[in-house]
Amino acid sequence: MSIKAQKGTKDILPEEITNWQNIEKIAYDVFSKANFKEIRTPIFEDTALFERGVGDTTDIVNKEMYTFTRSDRSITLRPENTAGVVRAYLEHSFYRESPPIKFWYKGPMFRYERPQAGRQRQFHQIGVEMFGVEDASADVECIVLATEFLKGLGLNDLVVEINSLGCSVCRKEYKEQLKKAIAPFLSGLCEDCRNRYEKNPLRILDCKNETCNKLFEENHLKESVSGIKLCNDCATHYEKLKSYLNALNIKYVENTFLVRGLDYYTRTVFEIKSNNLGSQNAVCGGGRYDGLVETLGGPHTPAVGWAMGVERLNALIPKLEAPKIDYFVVSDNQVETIKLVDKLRKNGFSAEFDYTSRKFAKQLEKAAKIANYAIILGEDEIKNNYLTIKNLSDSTQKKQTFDELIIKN
RNA sequence: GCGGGCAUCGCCAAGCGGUUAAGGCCUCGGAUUGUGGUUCCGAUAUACGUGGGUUCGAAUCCCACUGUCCGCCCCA
Repeated sequence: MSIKAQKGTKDILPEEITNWQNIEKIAYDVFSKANFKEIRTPIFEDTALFERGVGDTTDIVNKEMYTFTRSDRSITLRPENTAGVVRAYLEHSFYRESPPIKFWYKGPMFRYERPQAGRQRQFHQIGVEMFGVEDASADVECIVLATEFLKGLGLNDLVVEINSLGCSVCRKEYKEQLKKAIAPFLSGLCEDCRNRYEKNPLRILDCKNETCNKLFEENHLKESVSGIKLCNDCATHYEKLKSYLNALNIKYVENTFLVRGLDYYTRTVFEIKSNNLGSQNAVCGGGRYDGLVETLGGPHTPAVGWAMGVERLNALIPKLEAPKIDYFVVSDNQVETIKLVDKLRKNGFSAEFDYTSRKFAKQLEKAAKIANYAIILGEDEIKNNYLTIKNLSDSTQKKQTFDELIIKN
């Protein structure tokens, strides 16, 4: 074997597929109840979609995209799916329909990064996007969807963190105040933070550098930042969000340091974290992006959404056993065997047999591993037209005709 | 882009300069010629990541490369 899976990519093998199917089924169930519809968009898009949509100051666009050229077109493997869903929303004129428009999606995403725990170059996300609702009830709907989904997966002890970044109107103000608050000790911050100071000061709040964090604490940055005022509309929106969350008994932590890395977020941002994932601990990230639809050429349309990393979710979920098949036919008569297996399958059962007619002991051994019942079809059974059904978990046996078998089950 | 760990059969894994390179699991066969999950035998004729170097001799030491894992960064 000389050709191997590419760095940062993984085969999802049959032994682990049960977990994936389970996650996808629960997603479908939870999202359907809230009337979210699944949408599937292409895996590659015009590079410009991500440059304009995700933002050309982001790391994702600057250094992590798989971009190539075909027939003079610059194509990029999607690094996330919000931009693609917005593109589809516009392309199919969903803005002409009565809001809200609610989508969910699942699928692979691609980012050129150094792989490590919880980070691959091809990874999978499940996400939701909701268009057309300005009220914080939409934000809460999305957050509830996330917590319900996680609950469905048996994950109850995750922490929801929220923050508001303000709208485009008050964001400038916010940035200026933030810069003022940071200015006195700017020289003590790390190189990245000093670069961010002009380009994107919001991200300084998100810095994980120890010395930076110490400086933040010593200078009480957290207090001074949380004192920065959002404009009236944004403040009201944020208060509403919190009151809705309280009304639904959703526990959350306000984190004024929470800033998402993508440029399109406005007002609400949130993250759901786990303590059991190493350093890539965010399981879910999302927020409101009221300006994105317009940025991509559509009418002003408020929107909210989030995405979860399926591999990260899966790392928190115990491994599920693949379900066993119903019947394994044990016989030394291949013609009768394939006829019986065919009949079983046509009646809705899963059935398998031994393709080599080995001795019964070996066939049974195989049967016990993969099936709930063995059907023994030997000379006597064939001559007298009955089947011996063996329950492989308790070793009980009984004789039945085929008709009795399919009726009883 | 920057750091650190690790690379022995399909999987796990001993070995630490001289071995026919242990063992376990899985798979296959037999004990048990129509009955498994326990036990006991046996088999599996291309395993020391790749390329250099040191040495009489290297899976074992050195260098480079590649891969992988972990951390920084970023993000889901």
